[in-house]
Amino acid sequence: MLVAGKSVTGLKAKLFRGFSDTSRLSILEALRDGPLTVGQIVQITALSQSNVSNHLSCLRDCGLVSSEQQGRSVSYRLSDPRVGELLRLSGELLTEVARGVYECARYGSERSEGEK
Amino acid sequence: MLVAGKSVTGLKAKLFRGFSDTSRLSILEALRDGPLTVGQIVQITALSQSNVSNHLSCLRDCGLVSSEQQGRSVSYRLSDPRVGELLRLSGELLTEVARGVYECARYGSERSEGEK
DNA sequence: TTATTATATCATCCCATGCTGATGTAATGA
DNA sequence: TCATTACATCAGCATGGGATGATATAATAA
Repeated sequence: MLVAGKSVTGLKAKLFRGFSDTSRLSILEALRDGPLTVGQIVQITALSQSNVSNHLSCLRDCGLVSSEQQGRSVSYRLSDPRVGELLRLSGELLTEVARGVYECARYGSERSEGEK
Repeated sequence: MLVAGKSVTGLKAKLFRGFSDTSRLSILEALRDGPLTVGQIVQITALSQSNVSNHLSCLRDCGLVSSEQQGRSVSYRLSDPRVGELLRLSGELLTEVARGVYECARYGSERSEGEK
């Protein structure tokens, strides 16, 4: 099945790719508790400013978060409650398959510095 | 928070990475309707045999699918109903944010040949 | 206006990982 | 046993995309 020349499967894979990076996931998890400015996200995740900003623009473009200017700052929030739902559900699943994921060698090292 | 030296966020990112590739996602979607042999998956997805086999071993190692020998064939199935839940929920979310995902330039081209 | 704060963008590097083709191995049939 | 079918594994290649540092832009303060 195609949508505007892109397969639905391809779009869904893209959607999941938003969640599949440690840095982006840290950002999304941080936003579960409510909106945050870029500066707050930088503090919480301990990622560099440009890195956070790049990931945020990615997440915004993909529709997972939305942004709003507030004074000099820009506030980000999850764009849909189902984003939080996916995070929660994956957390549940993780408790079942954690050992497998841990032992899975195909996907290797952590490149993020957010949570060592 | 760490588990055996790995961050929970890192494990969760790994889990999502299982869903974040077009080929693996095609395989998982195919398995939603019930168990399939490797050969059947090759037919349905139109991926190469070695490619399917590699992705399946990845998905099995990560705990997303389980396998069972049946004669000369090996039957694969989703290991947990929540895997299907994640697929369903992401499908819902996709209908909301499809345009954004489509326009998101950061994640580019389709490399998979499974569904052109 | 000029300075400062807050965020965005861009070029560049480089490594993880997906794909292919060849080969290995297990299960059944002749 | 030998052949065939079904699947797994491995080496090698190519590239998507994540990190960094420098620079640009927007918003407020002085």
